[in-house]
Amino acid sequence: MGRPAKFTREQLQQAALALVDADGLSGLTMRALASRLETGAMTLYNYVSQREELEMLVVEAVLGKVRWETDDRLPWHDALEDIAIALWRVIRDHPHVIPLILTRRSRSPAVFEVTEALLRTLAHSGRSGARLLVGFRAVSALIMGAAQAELAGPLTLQADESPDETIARFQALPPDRFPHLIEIATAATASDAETEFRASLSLLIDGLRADAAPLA
Amino acid sequence: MGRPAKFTREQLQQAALALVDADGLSGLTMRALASRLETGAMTLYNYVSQREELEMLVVEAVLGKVRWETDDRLPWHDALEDIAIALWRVIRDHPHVIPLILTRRSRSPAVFEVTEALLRTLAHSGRSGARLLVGFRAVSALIMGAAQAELAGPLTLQADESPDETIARFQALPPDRFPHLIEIATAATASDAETEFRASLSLLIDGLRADAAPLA
DNA sequence: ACCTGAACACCGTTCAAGT
DNA sequence: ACCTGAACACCGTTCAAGT
Repeated sequence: MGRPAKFTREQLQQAALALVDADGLSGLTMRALASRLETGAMTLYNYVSQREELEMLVVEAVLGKVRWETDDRLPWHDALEDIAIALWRVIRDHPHVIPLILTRRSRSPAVFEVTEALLRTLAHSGRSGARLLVGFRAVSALIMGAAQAELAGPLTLQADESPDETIARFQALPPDRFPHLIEIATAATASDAETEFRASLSLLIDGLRADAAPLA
Repeated sequence: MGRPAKFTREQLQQAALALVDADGLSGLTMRALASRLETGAMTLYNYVSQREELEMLVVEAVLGKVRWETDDRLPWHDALEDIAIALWRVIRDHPHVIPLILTRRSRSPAVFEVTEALLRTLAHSGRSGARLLVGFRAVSALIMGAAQAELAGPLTLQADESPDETIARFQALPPDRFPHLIEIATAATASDAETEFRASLSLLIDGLRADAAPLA
């Protein structure tokens, strides 16, 4: 038998998330994580086979934080809204991780469990099979797409820019060619991301309700 | 006056997109692009200031391919559907670029124009201001989220995996804990991405129609 | 079994020198 | 103005040797 392990995978996971939250995604290097754990870079390869595996761990650490109610007395659409907003909030709490959440596949039990909870709730609308699949596609696309907009949408303010500068940038566009773009850029300054997400989600849920089986 | 430029920004843009389409995202390095253009790596810095600018060019090259009808006799919801599907198809035609589309901001005139077209169509539903903003948020999130699912969703098949293996992987899950996950994984094999996207989009559009002003 | 330093094969980018 | 090689400061990862 060998010597006892110096770390656990969970320790790497937590340290990696802390590193990304603090220093951004570019701060997550094998060497930086190793030095945070006060060891050599090569030691990490006893726990993960590649840097990409580290990135999966970070994604799973974030998505694993989602908590939701499981109150079956709630109407399905209210329960669905709760899970979707819980997911969105957790993602938004870790803005530096968003690129990884969007691009890395995650397959941890925790992620499967939120997914199943969301599906279960959606199934209470009377959906199954292909219709359940489509409902799931729509809801999860809306959540992920909202996270994407947070990161790199047209209305997102740049790193080097104040909100006033963002709106000024849009108002500098030719108003005859981009009237609606200017209009929503203005509207965006009087709004906030969660309000907008909730309202978008409501639109989709209205569509889901209209198409639900009679039992809903 | 100096010597004439050896390339144009457009040439870099096209070469970069071709490189990514052919070799994947990891194939896009300053050195690889330079060698494709038969020049030294440093020459590229006469056209872009950073590698990231190259990535923006690639995103804009893809999104600039979107073409849409501008037939004002179409009902707004049909026109909206056309633009959304055109966008989705263009993104899907360049799967290797999806991570960049999700994570890089694009501000080219071409991207502004699709956005304005989408907004204009949505405005025909009677929306303006904050309601127009929310409608836009919802539609673009759905498109971007669908692209994300294509890249790294739970049902996406891995690089090293056949469709049969994907479904087998889900069917190996404990059926008492993940019944709905298993159900949609099965449904997904009998479906295809465009059908699912169109159906998700219809759900959202139904929600938008229900909430539209009377003039729609 | 797990740990780890040295070394290798890459990167993006700065610098300085060219025309 | 634009071009470009050399060099620098990073990376992730292989290898080989340790306990």
